[in-house]
Amino acid sequence: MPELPEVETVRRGLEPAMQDQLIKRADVNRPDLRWPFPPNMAARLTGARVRGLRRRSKYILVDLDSDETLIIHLGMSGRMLVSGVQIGQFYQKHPAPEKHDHVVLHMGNDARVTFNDARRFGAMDLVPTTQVEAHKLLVGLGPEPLGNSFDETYLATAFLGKNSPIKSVLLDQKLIAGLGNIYVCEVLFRAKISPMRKAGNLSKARVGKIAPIIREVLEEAIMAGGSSLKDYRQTGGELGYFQHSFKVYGQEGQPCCLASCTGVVARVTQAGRSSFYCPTCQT
DNA sequence: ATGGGGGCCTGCCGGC
DNA sequence: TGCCGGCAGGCCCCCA
Repeated sequence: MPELPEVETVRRGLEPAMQDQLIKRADVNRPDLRWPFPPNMAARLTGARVRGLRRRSKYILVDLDSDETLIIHLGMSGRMLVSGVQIGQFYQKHPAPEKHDHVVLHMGNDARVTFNDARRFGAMDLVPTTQVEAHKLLVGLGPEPLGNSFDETYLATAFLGKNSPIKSVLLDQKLIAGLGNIYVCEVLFRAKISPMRKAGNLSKARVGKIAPIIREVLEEAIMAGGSSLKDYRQTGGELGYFQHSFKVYGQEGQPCCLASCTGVVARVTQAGRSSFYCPTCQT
């Protein structure tokens, strides 16, 4: 599911329920998601207070006053639902338990945080806070596209000598952390670059356009609360609405949205994933 | 070393 | 109505 904007939206939604709050109880309803949960996860969470919520790439990091950090990944279908806490003028009552509610955190403010994940591609782990960056899942990640160490120069270097399609390169979390299939398609449309173009063959001028477009798309999507397709919800159950801004993703057969272009959005498969693009204006 | 494909799961949708 | 194939926002791991 969730790419960087969706994960950031979830992180922000968790703050009113979790920031500075005690975890009164943790219900862990199965032994694993994609991998086994860490030993005694429920007991190690119980009684800990949340120092803060961070995000790294598509991971949510919950720092606890036990000096451990809960690492959460939503996989494809993971949702985190917050209930029982006043957020502005909204109040979401505790819902009835649902299928695939795998972990439920009961907070000191009587908020409840429910992790629901039908496909179980999600993951949770609990490690010393000082070890988070060294965690196997995080250690190889590239720079944050919205952070200071990501810019045109970085991308130009990363693309150097790359013989693979730019679509695959932008999806490579070791080079840039947080982009997924949807946002790569949208970025390449705005940059007017074909997803099949070899990254190393792009002119300097074309590469230079990409980094600002990546930031622009991600920032717009975060402002919109992410994109909701099948599974993704914000923490209050609301839909994000950036999906209404998709220019190519899921638009196969539709005319290109540019008034100056007569193309039709196509779909091709690259590395097992769908790429949507306009063959006329993306070259 | 790097890139591609398989696999992990469940749910949903379209076609027959 | 029911069954089946195909597809899905991610990412690890194995193989060439």
